[in-house]
Amino acid sequence: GKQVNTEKRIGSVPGINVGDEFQYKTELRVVGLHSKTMCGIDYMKIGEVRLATSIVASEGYGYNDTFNSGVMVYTGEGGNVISKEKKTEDQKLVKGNLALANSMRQKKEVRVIRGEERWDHKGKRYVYDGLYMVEQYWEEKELRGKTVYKFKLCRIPGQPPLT
Amino acid sequence: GKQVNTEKRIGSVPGINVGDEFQYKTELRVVGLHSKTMCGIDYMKIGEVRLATSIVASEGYGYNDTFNSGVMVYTGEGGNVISKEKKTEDQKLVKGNLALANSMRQKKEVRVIRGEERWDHKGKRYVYDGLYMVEQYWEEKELRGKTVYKFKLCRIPGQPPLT
DNA sequence: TAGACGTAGA
DNA sequence: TCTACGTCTA
Repeated sequence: GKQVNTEKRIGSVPGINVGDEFQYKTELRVVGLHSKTMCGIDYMKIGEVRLATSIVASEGYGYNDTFNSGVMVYTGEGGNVISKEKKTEDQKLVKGNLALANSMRQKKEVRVIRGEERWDHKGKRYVYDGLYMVEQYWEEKELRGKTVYKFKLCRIPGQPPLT
Repeated sequence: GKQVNTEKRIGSVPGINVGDEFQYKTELRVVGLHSKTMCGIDYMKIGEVRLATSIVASEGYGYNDTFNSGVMVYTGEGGNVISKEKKTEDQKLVKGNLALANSMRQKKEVRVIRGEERWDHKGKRYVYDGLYMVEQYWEEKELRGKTVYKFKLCRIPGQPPLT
């Protein structure tokens, strides 16, 4: 469709460095970091298996993701977790959640982008945080007993530190 | 907030020419053509009166706008006209609708951007169509008897033709 | 056709 | 907090 510079891929994107900053989710798509405009988990199909390519962890949506010295715990998608109007449901191990699980099993790296709220609370800035490995995932009961998936990702050593 | 190149203004935007094309609604904001990411009518407050700065007429939302040789009829905003979930209501002469009415009274020009669906139906392209004058507006009863505002805008002569 | 970690402004 | 002519993928 649109003029996208790069093909969807797993791993680093040529020309994109750790710490690179973007203003809009759509910019992430144009440069090849993350092709989903509203979803947090992007993935591709290789053969018959879906593998994650990138995740965007955005502040301000109540996902309760955690970040500590290269270790992040990322909440899965689905179940209307952040919807204000729809009923919360169990998350399922499909689509992006399944892709992250597959990336763990096949030991494939995942690009991580952090969407930080601006100081003036006007919009976000998206920063490329580098490559992570999915080390573990599990189910949690939250939000009135509904199932939520959690994914533990660890930053691959040897990458430039974030300033 | 974000790095926007230009101040909000009425009339032409320096450096932007008729026929210039953009890929995303957010690009319109960055170059100073239209600052609303989802709304069709943008406006500014001069003293105590709101005046329209620009409108975006996008295909594919069922607004039934018309375009004929420099004359367009643009549908007002509000009333959940294009919502799939919410009930239709009467549109009111407030916000963008009021701004367009004020622009008519004060004979202020309005920038027009056309959002055209792409050939492959993947996204839109936004084309700057030039300056128009609001010549007339009226109410119509549509959608189960609900009030909708219609604005007749005429393209100011002497501008480059659209190719 | 609907879902999804979107954006800005009132 | 809510509305609003968003935007992509499945």
